[in-house]
Amino acid sequence: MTEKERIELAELLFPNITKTREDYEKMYPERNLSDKAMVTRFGPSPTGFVHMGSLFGAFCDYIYAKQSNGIFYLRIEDTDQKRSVENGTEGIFNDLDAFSIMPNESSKVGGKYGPYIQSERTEIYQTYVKDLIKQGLAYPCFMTEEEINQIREEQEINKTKIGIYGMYAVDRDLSLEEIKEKLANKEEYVIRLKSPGNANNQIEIEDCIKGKMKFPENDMDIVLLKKDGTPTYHLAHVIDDHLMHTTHVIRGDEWVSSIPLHVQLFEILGFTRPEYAHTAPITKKENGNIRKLSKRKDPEAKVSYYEEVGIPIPAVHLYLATILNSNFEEWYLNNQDKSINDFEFTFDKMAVGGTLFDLDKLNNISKTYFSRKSGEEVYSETLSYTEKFDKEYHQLLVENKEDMIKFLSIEKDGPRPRKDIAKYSDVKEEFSYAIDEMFKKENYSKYEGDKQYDVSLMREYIDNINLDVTNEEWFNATKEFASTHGYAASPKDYKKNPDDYKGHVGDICEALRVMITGRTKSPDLFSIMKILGKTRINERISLYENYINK
RNA sequence: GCCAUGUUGGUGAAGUGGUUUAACACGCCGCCCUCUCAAGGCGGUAUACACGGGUUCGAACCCCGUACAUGGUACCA
Repeated sequence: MTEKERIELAELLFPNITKTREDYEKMYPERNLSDKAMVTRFGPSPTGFVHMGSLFGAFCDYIYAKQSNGIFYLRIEDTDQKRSVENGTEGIFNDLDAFSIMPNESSKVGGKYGPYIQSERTEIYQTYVKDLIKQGLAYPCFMTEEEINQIREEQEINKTKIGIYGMYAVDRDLSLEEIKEKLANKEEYVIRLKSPGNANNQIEIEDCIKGKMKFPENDMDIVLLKKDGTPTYHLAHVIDDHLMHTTHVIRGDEWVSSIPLHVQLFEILGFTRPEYAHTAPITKKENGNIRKLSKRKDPEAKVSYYEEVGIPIPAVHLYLATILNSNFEEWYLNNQDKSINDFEFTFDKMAVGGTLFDLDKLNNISKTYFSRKSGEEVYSETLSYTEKFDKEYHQLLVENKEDMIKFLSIEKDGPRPRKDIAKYSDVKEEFSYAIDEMFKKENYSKYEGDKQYDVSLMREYIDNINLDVTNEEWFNATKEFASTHGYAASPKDYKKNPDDYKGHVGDICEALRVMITGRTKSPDLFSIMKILGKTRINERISLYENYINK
């Protein structure tokens, strides 16, 4: 085709496109940022919520832009209407909000490089494609699905690469007349790239995370514009990231095989290419097989899962940071007073291979998170959890605020705070003895031992013990009580001569613990006793008496 | 099939040619710590660098093959 014919074809195909590339280049000038500032973007499809893996990517985008005083923007990639879900973007904003991942620019907060929704940018894509047609770098392709399938079968038999390229790209060299005829027949078409590449040539690119990678040059005539005039991801990526001046494209690993194509598109469009950073997938092991964490199969892929189960979002955030940079975890352990934002993340500390999603580790991180919170904080956070997910318990928490905070504050001060809560929902279970109303109902149902404790001995003990003393004084008094009643003052003495004693001081404590908490394990016993006071302790001893006499 | 990337103990990982008899964290087990747990301390988790060649005085680290895994091979992103 001559240049004149190509221009004619371009006008024929896109009569409504009147702007030129130059117009758009002017509309989206360079960003005025410092040299090292990174411009990153998160491009989710509006499918309702953000998958953990995508969230991980968004977190990356956000953190690197923030660290370099750059820009992080959100672009809704809704070029495939079939995938879109009604109100799908709302879910994305919500999930991002929960993790305090705030875009500097988006369809919500605006920005100079919009629209930030791809379906509103169709004209832009078509303008560039029109230009490509004029240059002979793109062409309409009228192949039907059946024809393409046939080619694939042939390629499978011949064990060659599958796709539309070289000799298989039959519509590549259609004459203007032929095209006009097909258009007149109302044949449907897509616009394909007329790839100038040769698969025998190698290209080498440097990925920020994966390092040097080698590929054969792209020679596929991939689809640029679909039948409905909408762009494919490839085209949209190249044009948007150019116009919006993205400096670092951080995206999932599933895109690495498209690198040669993208590199080629940047080249033929005359754009400078952003840096690429391909993140390793978050995976899950199932029946011995490793696969990507799946939206459909794995509940833990959804942000809402953590909210429902009661794992604090900041703990999940911390977990994401530990898989983001391998040295974050150690740093955080040694800098307890710092937050994620104080850590300098780098690409070279990012995993190259897949990362198995480890709920055990998340649990541990969550425990650490709770241990660093004060009783008041744990109380109020738990309150907002129960408000949504456990109304009944919520009411009890509200009514017993003062006590609850006291119980939640036990063994919180000092260098080694308790780590017994991993989820908000654990509070109900772990502190079942904290609220009288609950204790009366449940009381000893959870106690599984078959021992019966001496009620009158405990009554005598409570009568004689002073709760208004220090922990040490209390324990000394308890030891004294033990020895005057035939119990060893220390477990060691008892172990030496077990026949001389009825038991040891630990047995006294155990009896008391079971009677007042309904369990054999609890935080510091004396602290609990102090909060309850003698009256309530005696009530519970009576409760226990009734229980064993039943 | 083709293309690409990856493979360090139960798990996540450090490590980019000699200081590695391979860090650290999680899990599990044991011991210790003035009452139980949790936490903490100490120790353990028998042969952890996929396999086979090569380069080198020397390789987990470089090269080549094999196996396995993952991703792509769509008018999905």
